[in-house]
Amino acid sequence: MAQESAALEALDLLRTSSLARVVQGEIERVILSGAYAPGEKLNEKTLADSLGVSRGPVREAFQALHARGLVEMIPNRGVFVQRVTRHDAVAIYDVRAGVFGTACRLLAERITAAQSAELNALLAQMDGAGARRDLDAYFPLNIAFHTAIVTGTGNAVLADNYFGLVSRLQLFRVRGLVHGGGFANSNIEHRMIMAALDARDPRAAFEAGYDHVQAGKKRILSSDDGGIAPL
Amino acid sequence: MAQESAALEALDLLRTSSLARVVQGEIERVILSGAYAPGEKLNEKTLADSLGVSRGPVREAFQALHARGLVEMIPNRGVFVQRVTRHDAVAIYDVRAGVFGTACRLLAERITAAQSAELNALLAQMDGAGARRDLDAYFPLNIAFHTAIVTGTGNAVLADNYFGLVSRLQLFRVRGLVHGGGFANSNIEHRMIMAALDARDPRAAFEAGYDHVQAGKKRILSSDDGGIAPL
DNA sequence: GCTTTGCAAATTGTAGACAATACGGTCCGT
DNA sequence: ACGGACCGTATTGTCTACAATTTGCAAAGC
Repeated sequence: MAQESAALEALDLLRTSSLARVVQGEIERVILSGAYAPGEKLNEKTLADSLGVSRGPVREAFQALHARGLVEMIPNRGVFVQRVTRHDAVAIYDVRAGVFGTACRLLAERITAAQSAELNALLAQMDGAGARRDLDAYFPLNIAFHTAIVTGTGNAVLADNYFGLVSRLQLFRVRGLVHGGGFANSNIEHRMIMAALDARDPRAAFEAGYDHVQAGKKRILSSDDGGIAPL
Repeated sequence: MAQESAALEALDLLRTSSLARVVQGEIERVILSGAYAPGEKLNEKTLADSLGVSRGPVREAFQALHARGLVEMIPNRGVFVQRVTRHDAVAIYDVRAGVFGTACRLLAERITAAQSAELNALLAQMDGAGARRDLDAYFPLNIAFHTAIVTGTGNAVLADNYFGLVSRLQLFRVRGLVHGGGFANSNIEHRMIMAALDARDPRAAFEAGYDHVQAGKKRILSSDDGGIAPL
């Protein structure tokens, strides 16, 4: 399978190519990188020129980005990076909590030994990073843990849904880092999820996953003007 | 509020106008009406001509529809009405269950007396329609009940998410009607949701909403080759 | 007889041009 | 001096034209 991945990836790249799609990915990347301020206008011609393409593909990309909730479109005015207010962020977090909880629930019903081992390994690494107060190591592990759960369900619809919500939350990026305090609590919650998964207890898994995201929401919102990472 | 609705609607129409948006709505309507077979190809020029516009707006509409999961796009080949297999339908239903359950949970935390009264009125009407075996009366009431719950949360992100999933499920439209048997059970489940909402019990509300959709999934999938309505 | 190869028609992808709308500054009137 | 109308510019919305790719069919080869 690992051998195929390179060829499959190349095939996939060709299969999904078409300038508009590439342009969409690029614009999305730039937006999520935070290069544009929330509410900032995206000029069609400027973007098209900077990407070396014409306005057509850019406009098509805009439509897709709008459907994904990353930009706002106002007729005859243009498109703007979506503003995600505190209120919006709460709404997105609530949905994300439900979707992630559902992922935990579904995974609890079908988790394999290999998946359990993978998740437990991530937990151990996070414990290590947490003990060292190594934020830079913790973040990717945290994301990997969530990703492994969501993709582990084998439900592509759920995964797309979840990642879309996460993307939108990245627009609620604000000055100020998450307080180190959330660290320990976050991993305690991870272990609660893990326990429910290993126990194959769907209801407990949902509750643990739901509560974990809700706790993350509170951690972000409780910091003065929002935080940067959804622990 | 009812007085404003006309004016707001007109404003909204102007605000969201722009040919591409109208075209998108029209194509979406046609697709969901079942005029095209699953997997059928949508020809750009044909559609553009039939709508009296050029290919540009049609292509933009395609991108938006693709992001919503209603069509499949293959580079240099064209766009096709999304095929929703039995397997896909299961995946969508599982996510919908989680989202709807979350809506119930959120609503349980903040339901007002007026909302409760509205939902109870719908339940009573559904009882009546069920007793009369009046499917044509039951369906819209059933949809209204679900819609009232989802929009009642006041969470627009959740509502969009939910309706998007419902739209995609409409592509899993197949020959064969739902057996009348599901009728009574469906409304029993509705009353379980209602009880949890009125009790302001978030966890019970989630379970009731989640189980209701899962039961609907089973009702559809258990019929020979799928059904038509998510009771 | 079946597969394969090459050409022609159709369709998609992209670019460029034109029309319509919105924005910014200036001029005029009060 | 301040507010409002007018006009030039910039930007968006749409259409048309051209290039690239695919598809269907026919003819040649095995």
